[in-house]
Amino acid sequence: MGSSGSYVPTRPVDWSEIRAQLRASGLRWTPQRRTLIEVLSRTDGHVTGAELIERCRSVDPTTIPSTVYRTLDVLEGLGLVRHSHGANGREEFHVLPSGVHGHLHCTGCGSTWEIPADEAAEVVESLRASRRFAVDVTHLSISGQCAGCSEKTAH
Amino acid sequence: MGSSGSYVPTRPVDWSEIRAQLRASGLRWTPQRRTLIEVLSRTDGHVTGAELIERCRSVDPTTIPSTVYRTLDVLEGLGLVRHSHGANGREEFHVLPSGVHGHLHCTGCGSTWEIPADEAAEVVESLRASRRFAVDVTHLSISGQCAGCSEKTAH
DNA sequence: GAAGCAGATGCGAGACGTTGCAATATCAGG
DNA sequence: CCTGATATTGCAACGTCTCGCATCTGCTTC
Repeated sequence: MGSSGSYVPTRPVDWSEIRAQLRASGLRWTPQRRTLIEVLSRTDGHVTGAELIERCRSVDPTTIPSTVYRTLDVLEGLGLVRHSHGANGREEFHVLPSGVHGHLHCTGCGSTWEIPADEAAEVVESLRASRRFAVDVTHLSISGQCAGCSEKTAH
Repeated sequence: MGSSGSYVPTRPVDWSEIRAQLRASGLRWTPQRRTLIEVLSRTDGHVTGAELIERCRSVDPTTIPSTVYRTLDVLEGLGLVRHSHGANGREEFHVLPSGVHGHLHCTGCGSTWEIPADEAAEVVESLRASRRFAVDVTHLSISGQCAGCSEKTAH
């Protein structure tokens, strides 16, 4: 697994821009943050905190969990990642959200799908109308059964 | 805040019936389960696992966490309780659901509201139509800002 | 390039949950 | 009422995540 040395960043991330974003908020560019951002840049979809820590450790074995979680918080403040809680309550991070979206978790097969903002619009509108409640779609996490699983259950 | 509002002093719970339900599944009636059920019968609204443990301990100081969680699982299987995950990912249990409902969490003030099934119907229908996804309303937990908090934020 | 300020890190402790395993107690049967 | 089968418990270790605090270091200034 751990072939250290060369890997191909699949996503073009402008390091210096992130660094600039940090500075603009009076925040600092540290080796630990660089490590996490490098890991994130190679990550797609959803990752748990534990996975992120493990990946960081394979880049820098001295990685400390609390630092990762704190950096993740900072990065979330900059909009680089987003987190929500899976069906089991564990944190799930989502990298560089290309669009605002929520998640759907199937309790049957464990799969996860993204719900784009426009599809969630009905939900948002519904609650805004009835409760004047502003739904945070990025944290939206709905559990249930997907088409395949609910068919099996029905029988 | 306090939206978890209503506290029902006593709810008519038929102990012997629960015992019978357990036995019908080959499960056993133990002092520990009796303690937890007694606590639950005095509880209304949402409770965290930790709170439940604390309350059990005030009835029986020898209460062990893992036993409580395991019993809660069993009870959930019987439909006596239901759990979901709050905005922070912590478990929240609700007792003898008088009606199927989900939850709304305000990230601003921390309040929680219940969303009755009929109000959640739109959401459920929307996802059933677009994805053939069967939403589990009892696990539905939506975060965002309540009317009061979003007004403050708007400024 | 040295100094100082404030943000970050490292580390330990702690809260919440989960799991494996050996010992125990509930319940059915004789 | 005694006995056996097995559901449960107690315990301890572990995993995920948060927090406080002393120390350190990135960044700005002079």
